[in-house]
Amino acid sequence: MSRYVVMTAIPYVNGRPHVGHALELIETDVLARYRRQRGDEVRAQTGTDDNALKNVQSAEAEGVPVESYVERVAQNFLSLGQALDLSFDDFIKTSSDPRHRPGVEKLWAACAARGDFYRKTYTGLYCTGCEQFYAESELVEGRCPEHGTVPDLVEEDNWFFRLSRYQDRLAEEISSGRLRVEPASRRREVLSFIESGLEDFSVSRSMKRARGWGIPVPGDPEQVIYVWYDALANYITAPGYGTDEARFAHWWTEADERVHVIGKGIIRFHAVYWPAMLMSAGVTLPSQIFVHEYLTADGAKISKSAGNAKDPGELAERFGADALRWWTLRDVARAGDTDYTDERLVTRNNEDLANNIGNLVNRTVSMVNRYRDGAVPALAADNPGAAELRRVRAGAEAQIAEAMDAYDFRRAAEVIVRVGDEGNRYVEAATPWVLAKAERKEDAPPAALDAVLAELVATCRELGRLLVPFLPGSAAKILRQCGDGGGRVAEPEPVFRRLELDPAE
RNA sequence: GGGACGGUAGCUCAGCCGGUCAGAGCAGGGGACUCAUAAUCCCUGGGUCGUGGGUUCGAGUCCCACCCGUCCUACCA
Repeated sequence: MSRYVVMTAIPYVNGRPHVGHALELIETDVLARYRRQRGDEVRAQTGTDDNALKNVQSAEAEGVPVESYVERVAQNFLSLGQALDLSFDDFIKTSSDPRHRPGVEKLWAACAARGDFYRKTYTGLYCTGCEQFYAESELVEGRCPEHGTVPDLVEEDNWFFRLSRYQDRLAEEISSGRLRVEPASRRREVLSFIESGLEDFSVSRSMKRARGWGIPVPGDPEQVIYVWYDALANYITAPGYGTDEARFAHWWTEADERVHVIGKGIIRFHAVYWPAMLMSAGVTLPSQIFVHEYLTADGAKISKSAGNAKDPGELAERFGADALRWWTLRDVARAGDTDYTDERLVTRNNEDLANNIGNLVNRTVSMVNRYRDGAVPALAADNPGAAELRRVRAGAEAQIAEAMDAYDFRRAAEVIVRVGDEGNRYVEAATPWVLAKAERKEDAPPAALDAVLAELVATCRELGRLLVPFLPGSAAKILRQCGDGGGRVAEPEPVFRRLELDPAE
């Protein structure tokens, strides 16, 4: 058994969540549930990044205090926990969680003690939306490539972090695999960025420009800690850095794996700045960073203005949490962005869940009820007709383990569908209804049908077990209906409903 | 400008270190069955594996160039 910690990035809460957020939450949740099922000691964490300047502006625009604005919008993210059937152990809000500020201050003090901070005047083009400086050349027609807004020309005296000191050590950590960046193409991308030369970066903003929102720099009330420095710290402040050292040791320093799940847009912060900050402060580094791609929706980049920012809460309500979970796991490619459409979700749900797995469970449970009054026969020691089914069933767990280790959720999900396929094929080949008729009309012995039914129940139970991390709600239903390993099945009831799109769409 | 990753059947995609690698699923066509959520099973694919070269006995699978897409990175007029 090992100790496993997995974390999402914390989204800044301005605006509503979209399917892209759901993707990251679901992937992380599946990793956590998977490890728990295997018996590991697991801690899964998410939260919200509240201290961005953007929140101040939005709050001002609405004429409400920042605190209450942030509390309100954060609810949209918090509520996804239930809507998507997530199993996070912790949710940290950087503005109001009492654990956060002391930890950030401690981290700051540790970097300062190392001599990694210095003051410098900086002039640059700053995009408030990104909370990031851009070089002239990075802009698209003078506008932020992410937000399409004109960045502000900013000149101020800030604290800088000596990132340049850590260039070699960072390259070593990543190329050696001690800090594993996945997929490999992302690791190469990070390494080439590091090798191109790292420059110190600014880790504070003037109190004035931050409108007083954020965490003041210890010993310098004129400056506020840069929101990225602040936000990244959540990964250690939540487990107790700066507030509960015993807990922190347990859930960070002494954990066997510390895994970040992030989107491709913030690799630099997580694979370069963050490990460097930790090295500076003398804190253990994360062990893995899994980078996912982005989702588009209806063929376009997700944005509020395009009107395609699908609300995952609404999707889950409309199609079911497990249908949405299944889509993000089964249909999202590892390389390249994937387009979300309702149609794709519905197709996946109907093909894999309703028609394949759901129907197999349904026909199995129905037959056990019809032919054996719900009593599950004993599994035959020898069943030549089920050789292939047994082979596929027995191999699934290892194949899934391999896929999960590579963060290949799609392949893992496919393995489960293959088990369902083989189960359905077995039903056709074994024709239990013919065996039942033979018992009735020809007084045939029950052993043949017993063996088939037992094989099918075993398959459905295995499907339920394999699905636990992916579709927790539905997996529980399958297991319950199949008798939970006991001697009887329940009444048949469709586990997955067939979905339809409104004709209007 | 440099680099990464994609470009494989109508659609979504598998194809590791070169030799059943020309595939799966969906869609389409035909058939079977009835236990089941009009579900399932079987049969059915005349695709220049982005383009052009090269290496090799043999290349989606390696090399070079180019085109298209996406993404990193870069203060050259």
